[in-house]
Amino acid sequence: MDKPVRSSAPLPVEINLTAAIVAVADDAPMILVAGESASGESALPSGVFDPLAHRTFEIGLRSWVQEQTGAPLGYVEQLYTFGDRGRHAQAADRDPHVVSVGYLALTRIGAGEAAIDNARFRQWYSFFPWEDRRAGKSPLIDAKILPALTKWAARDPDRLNAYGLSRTERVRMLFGDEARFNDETVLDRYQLLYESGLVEEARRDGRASPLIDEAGPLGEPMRHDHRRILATAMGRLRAKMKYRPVIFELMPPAFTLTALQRTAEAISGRRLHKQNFRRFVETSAVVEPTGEFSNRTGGRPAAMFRFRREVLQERPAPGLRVGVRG
Amino acid sequence: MDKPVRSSAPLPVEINLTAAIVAVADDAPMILVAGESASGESALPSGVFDPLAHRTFEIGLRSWVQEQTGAPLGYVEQLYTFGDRGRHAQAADRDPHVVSVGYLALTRIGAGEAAIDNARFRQWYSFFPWEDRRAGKSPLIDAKILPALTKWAARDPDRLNAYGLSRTERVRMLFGDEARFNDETVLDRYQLLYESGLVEEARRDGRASPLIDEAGPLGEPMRHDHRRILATAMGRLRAKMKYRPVIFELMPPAFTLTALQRTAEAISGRRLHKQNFRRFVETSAVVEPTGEFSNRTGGRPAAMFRFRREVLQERPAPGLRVGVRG
DNA sequence: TCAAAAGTGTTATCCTTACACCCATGT
DNA sequence: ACATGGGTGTAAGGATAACACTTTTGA
Repeated sequence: MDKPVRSSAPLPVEINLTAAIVAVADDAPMILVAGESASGESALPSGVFDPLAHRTFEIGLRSWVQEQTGAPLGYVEQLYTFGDRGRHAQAADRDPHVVSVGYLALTRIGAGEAAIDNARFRQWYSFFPWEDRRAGKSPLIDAKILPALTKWAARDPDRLNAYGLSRTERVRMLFGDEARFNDETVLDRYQLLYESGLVEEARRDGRASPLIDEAGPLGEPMRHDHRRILATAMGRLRAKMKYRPVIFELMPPAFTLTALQRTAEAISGRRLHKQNFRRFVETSAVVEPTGEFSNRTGGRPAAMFRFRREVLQERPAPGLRVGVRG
Repeated sequence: MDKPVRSSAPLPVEINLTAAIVAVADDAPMILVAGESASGESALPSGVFDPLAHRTFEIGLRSWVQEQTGAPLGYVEQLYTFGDRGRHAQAADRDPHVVSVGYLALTRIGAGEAAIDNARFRQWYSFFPWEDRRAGKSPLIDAKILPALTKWAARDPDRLNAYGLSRTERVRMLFGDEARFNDETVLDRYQLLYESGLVEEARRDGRASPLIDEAGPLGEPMRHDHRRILATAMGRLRAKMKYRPVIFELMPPAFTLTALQRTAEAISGRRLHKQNFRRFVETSAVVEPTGEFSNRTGGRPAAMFRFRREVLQERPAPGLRVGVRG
């Protein structure tokens, strides 16, 4: 059984590495996008993996990202491998099959570095406006998304998905009331909008709903399935942040606690409770004071902190529990 | 940047799907292994992905697993894609590059079905004896693993890994005291043993340590990097079980609470606290009584329960919190 | 009647959440 | 002096962990 099922010559398969490269600037999570294409759509940086040149995916990824965009990658994590036929719909039949390995990478933007070489950083909420709930539920949800999804659900109320959930239930779980909003299910929300034909990408794949014209565009589309990869990256980062200290890959070496909180809020898309956030940070000992103070914050000078690397060996899951509303 | 970096013809890359197919029988987690090879090593079922025949990886996987082993797959989840050169070390240079997509799949074993067609189920702790702490810390750890790892750490005590941890710290975190044992870091423990040259697979790759002969074999080796894939699967399942009701994919339609607890213990490798387990199951409403009773348990007849699918739409993270020691 | 496993009641402790107030600086 | 953001103390409530005991069957 370890023998290949087909014993013929190697199939014409091409491995494509696609990276969601995230940074945070001015309380906004940013994503590196390649220069816009002729169609006007943004794309994530991506390149073909050459096994002759690079020993592993990660080495290959770091190498061409560095080469092409000049962005120095810190933390890198594999997300998911997409192998659907028709991923590059227009070329599905005559061209080699493309398999895409998605990666999440974290980096820091220095001052004024928003554009580097062929790529530039864009706010990720441009592509997912409904994911930003820092100022409460996005008006887009009540004005456009819920009416359209409600109609869509009503068209086939008894159909169940693989988990036995009806359309109505899924809509309520994913876009319903504010209290039980789960910041990690970014991909599920995007998939629901795709399945119901409400995002541009669905139109391209011949799945558009008449509702898409009523509702108007929901976030900026991206080329190929890059918005799906970005959704995966957002969800993974939101989840990971809670049990691993990855957020410090996005912070400068020294920072104020408020800056740390704003970054956590930017990523999770929710407001956090100041005192509880501070208490958590303090008791979990993930940071330590540098002894310096910043007086560029507008009010009382804020103490500067740095990440305590020692927590890695002390605590099993040193993350920022982001469970407390502001 | 969305253009391929190399514009040449498709590279000779082959996509291999490898599945860790898990079931539970008699309180033992089982893994489906393909018939042993000439070398005597077990292997996970694996096959080449044919994009012409199957639209997605998952469809391809389900199809050939069903065809070759007859095992009906329930839950299926992608784990990780391995692209290291030298994965199939003996063939690295002349043969096509192989990229392996690992999958976790859950299934049920009926009575007496331990062997099906070309494959049979083996206890996963045969390959990872140190992961079974249901009867306390495995004696293997104190007798063999810790002495060998301590020597290994002493050889280069100042070397830090990518997270800034020293060898000594990693040994203590991963194999140290019982209290802070983290059941999810199966892969980290395996990688540490691999890196220190204490598992057979390292010898194959030319990384064996002289210590491997002192310590003797640590768990059964597997072909290629299949033990790494199995370690990934075990860790993922142990983690997932806590926030998604995947365990019911391994249970018969009706079961006693003790059987459920034994299954959770088998997977997590730890003993759980009876009353708290029951209270949690009860308050979380993941199960409901069928009204039947089993009197084949040896003592007082036990009430039978079934999974309540409704929790999927009620609770955001309906899993079995497995945090309570017995 | 005894072994074996099912099943329940109660309490101490810690963590989470929420409240409101004081402090130090620049303008 | 006042606006602005930094920084803290304390109490209520709920979840968690730990305790030991009763119940019902088969042998």
